[in-house]
Amino acid sequence: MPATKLAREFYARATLTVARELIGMHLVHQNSHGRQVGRIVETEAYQGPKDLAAHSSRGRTERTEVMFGPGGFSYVYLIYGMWDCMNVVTATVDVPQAVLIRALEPISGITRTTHGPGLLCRALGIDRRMSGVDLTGQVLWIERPGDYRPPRLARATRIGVDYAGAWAAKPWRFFDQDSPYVSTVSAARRRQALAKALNSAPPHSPGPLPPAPLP
DNA sequence: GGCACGATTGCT
DNA sequence: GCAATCGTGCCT
Repeated sequence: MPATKLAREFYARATLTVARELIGMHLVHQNSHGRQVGRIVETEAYQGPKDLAAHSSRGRTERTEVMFGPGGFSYVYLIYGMWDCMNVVTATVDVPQAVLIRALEPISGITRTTHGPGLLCRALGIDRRMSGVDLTGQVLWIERPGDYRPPRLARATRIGVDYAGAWAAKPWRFFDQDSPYVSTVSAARRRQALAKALNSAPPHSPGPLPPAPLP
């Protein structure tokens, strides 16, 4: 079964549904350097404007404008002056909601770590110049892989939103509970899981290098 | 024009 | 535990 690029209709739905169903899909960046592909293993839903953790809760600005448009576009912003983070806009016009892509499992063309929202953007060369890109186009998109299997899902509270009062308690983070690439998994556990996945030697002897070297 | 702060990461 | 580092939003 061939991979299928997700269409506008996929994104134009309830944000929690999109956040959940994105787990296991492949994020693809196509440019002059070739094609980079990662499997989405962790997401967070941001349900503005009521959700005080969502950027769109503080009104419509030049930066957040794309979230007020139709679903299926990218929203990329800079955090802490250093890191770009990529979201997919969900729902419909005037419903400013989005899903943050928090972690990827490297599939192909990826040479840096992807177990965090800033890291995955660095690894795939995504920055805020790519905010507003149509995800049904030819540069940046998400597809259902030919070998897609529904992952075992877990959910938890979102990371880094303690300031958002009651909204911080919402279990709006979704992740593949079997993936060692989820952002909150420790580096040690990630290495351990990788070694096991690669069917390699016991913990204290050197095994083959993982596809994406870890720090 | 100034200023406080953050949907993070990496090193101690 | 905490520094790095700067755009954004909001104030004057």
